[in-house]
Amino acid sequence: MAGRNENSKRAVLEATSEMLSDATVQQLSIEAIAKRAGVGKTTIYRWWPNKSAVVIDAFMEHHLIHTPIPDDVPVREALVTHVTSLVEQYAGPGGRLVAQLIAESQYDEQILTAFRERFWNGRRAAVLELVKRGVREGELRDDTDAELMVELVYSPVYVRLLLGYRELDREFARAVVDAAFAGIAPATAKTSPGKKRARRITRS
Amino acid sequence: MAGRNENSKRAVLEATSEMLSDATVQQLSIEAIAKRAGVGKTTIYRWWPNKSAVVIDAFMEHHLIHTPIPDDVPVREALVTHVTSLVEQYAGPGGRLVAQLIAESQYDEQILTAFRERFWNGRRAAVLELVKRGVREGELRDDTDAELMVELVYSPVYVRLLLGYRELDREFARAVVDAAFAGIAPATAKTSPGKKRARRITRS
Amino acid sequence: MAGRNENSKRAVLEATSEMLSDATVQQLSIEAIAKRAGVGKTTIYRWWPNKSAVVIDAFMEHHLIHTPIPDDVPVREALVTHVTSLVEQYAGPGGRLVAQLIAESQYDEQILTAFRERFWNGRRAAVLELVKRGVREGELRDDTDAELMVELVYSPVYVRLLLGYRELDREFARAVVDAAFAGIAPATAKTSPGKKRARRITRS
Amino acid sequence: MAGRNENSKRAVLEATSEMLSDATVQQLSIEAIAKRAGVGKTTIYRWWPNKSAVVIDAFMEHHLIHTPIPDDVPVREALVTHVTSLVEQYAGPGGRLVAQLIAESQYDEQILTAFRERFWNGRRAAVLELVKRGVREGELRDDTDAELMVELVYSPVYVRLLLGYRELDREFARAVVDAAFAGIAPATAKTSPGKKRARRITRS
DNA sequence: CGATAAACGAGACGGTACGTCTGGTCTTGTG
DNA sequence: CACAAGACCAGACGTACCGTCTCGTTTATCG
Repeated sequence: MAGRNENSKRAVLEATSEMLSDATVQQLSIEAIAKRAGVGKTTIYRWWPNKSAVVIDAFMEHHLIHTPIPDDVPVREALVTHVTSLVEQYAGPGGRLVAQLIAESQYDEQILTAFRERFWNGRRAAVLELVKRGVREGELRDDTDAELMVELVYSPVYVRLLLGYRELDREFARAVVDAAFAGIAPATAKTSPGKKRARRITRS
Repeated sequence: MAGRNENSKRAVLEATSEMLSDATVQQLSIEAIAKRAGVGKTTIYRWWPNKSAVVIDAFMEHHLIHTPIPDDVPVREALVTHVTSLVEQYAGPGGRLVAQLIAESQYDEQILTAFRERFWNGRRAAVLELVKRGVREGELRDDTDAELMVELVYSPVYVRLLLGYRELDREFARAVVDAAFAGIAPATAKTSPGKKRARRITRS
Repeated sequence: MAGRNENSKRAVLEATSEMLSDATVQQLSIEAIAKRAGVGKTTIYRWWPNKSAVVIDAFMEHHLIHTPIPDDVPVREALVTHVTSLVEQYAGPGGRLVAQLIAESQYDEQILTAFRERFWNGRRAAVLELVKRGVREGELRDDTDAELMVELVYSPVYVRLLLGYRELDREFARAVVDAAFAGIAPATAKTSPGKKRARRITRS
Repeated sequence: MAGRNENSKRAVLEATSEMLSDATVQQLSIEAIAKRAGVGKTTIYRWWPNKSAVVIDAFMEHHLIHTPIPDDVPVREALVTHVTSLVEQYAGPGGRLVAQLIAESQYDEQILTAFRERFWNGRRAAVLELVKRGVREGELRDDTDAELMVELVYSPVYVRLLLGYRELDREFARAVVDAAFAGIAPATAKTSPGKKRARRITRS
């Protein structure tokens, strides 16, 4: 039995990676990747179901985004650090690629799944951990909805990435984290919201 | 331009609209639209720069999403109503289409612009107005960052739409609005956050 | 309606014709023809069902074989002249091509039909005419089976062409015609063959 | 040493033989043969240079055509018997295969050689023998061109096989042999043809 | 009788070409 | 005389096989 040739795999991912710096995912073609990698098209189709799968793998190998979460500072600051570095990386070429992967996901359930598993879930887990610490150390309310927290913190980043609505910068990162921690109702409000808020924000 | 072409235009948009109920934007082809509309390909290219532009127009004509914002209830409730109806519409077939338009936007600046102008800005303006009212009526702090508010409220909706991370439902709509209004730090906190929060959340 | 572009057609046939001088029909590819002709593959597939059809057309336009049949000499001599010139042309590059067309015919009924109609039937008709004259002028027996005559005269030529069994030359052309006219039984034979022959050779 | 595995060889030929009843030589692929035979492609390439070689071997083993030539009847009748049985076999599925082998021969000199050696030469030798007997026993003229005889008798059969010009049947077999023995000039002719014929028909 | 080297099955590899599809442009005949 | 109809060039799609090339795994002498 033959077994997979690691050289081919590497060549494909490398070629893809290189080409992605000049072209969009849509512009890439399996044919061009194969030619650039010096590999038969069949070899690509043998190991990947489609173009986006190749792109995801290439991205994971060469463009991996590292977003450290310090654990020796208050949770809020740790989050700011984390989101800031995420934002900074998404502001570069890697961001365009991630946006395109999300685009491809709209047409292929498998890409969507892969994207969620390889990008979203990793970060989500880190934030969940962080929230747990925050609760433990009293920095967050006991009934904090951690999952919602994940979405509150990341969603604006992804929307800016996708819609280019406004700049992806550190200011923005801090504002988002602050908002997630604070809310914007008048600090003096003594009305029901105070209580309701706690209830509402908790998700089953 | 001859009167004749209004018919063609309408036929194209109608054909596109019909076909979109069975197919993704990617699956549509100018060729197929032309055939179904009984129109020459040239005619389409004369009036629209590309497929996505046709789709946007078709969507605006036939699938328009209405998300009322009541003005006789507290801002927070008005927002909940608004986001809830948005979420409900995005949970249906219209949502899939919007997601695909965002996807197409990643590959064409013009689509992105069109999308922002026709979808995002409309809602954004409504929310800005609402925030203004909230400030005026004392329901929101004077220094509320209205633009940030827009993002805080909509982003999680779009991210769930695109990543299908969790269900798009009314629970979620309310939770998101509540979060935007509240924040999740301990209610009893007397620390700096109180003041810092105000400063931080304000954007220059 | 658009209507066929004569330039494209000509370019395809010319390219095919040129390439056929260096390559076998099997070695030709639609892709290569399209490239050489500066034409889209689609255009070829639009007008011809397959490679062999293109080759037949190209051959008819550029390599056509002319085999005159004089009508002012005895039928036998006219036939010798005709077969000789056929043989001489088949001995050249045109012969290889005809052989390959017969080969292709084994895999495609349409090619076979086209081949018979465009090559075989033309010659056959000429020989039938000739036989008619021969009978009229008393050079051939009244009951001559003209169709059989066609086969007797051409078959050995085609078999030598295909099997390369022996040289295709003028000697051979004359021998074949003579044989068709003569037979090889002893001239002195007084046996039944004389009569039977007449009956047998006539086909219903 | 491992030694050649006769099982593999047999399996390949058997698989080929079976597949040939449903498919043309062109449609067969080494890959399919290997799979059907439960054999590695390498094994096939080790023992045969190409597809046609496998087909020839398979044909020789399973579809061999037997065409008896009786030696106790006049040569003419013996020939009729022989050609009749040849014609009858070629009218069946074996004929299609032989035609395809001739087709393949146009693209590969080795196939042509193999075909001539294994099919043509055998029959040719038998006919040569027969002609020798005919001359010895006075049934044929001394100067009979035996090689030409071979071609005269077989060519029409092969041409009908390849071009499907008309039916391959016993009528035809007899007509061809008669023609070879007789010629078609008027029986009463006392002119030169009688002598010329003899001269002409003799080949150096 | 156990080592050893061939031939073996499996199947991955770099390639070529297939026939189809769509994109975006150009051409033509018709209503 | 505008426009539907559709032909045009271009080139990617995903598939089928090509002939070569490892891979372990039989096997079947021969040392």
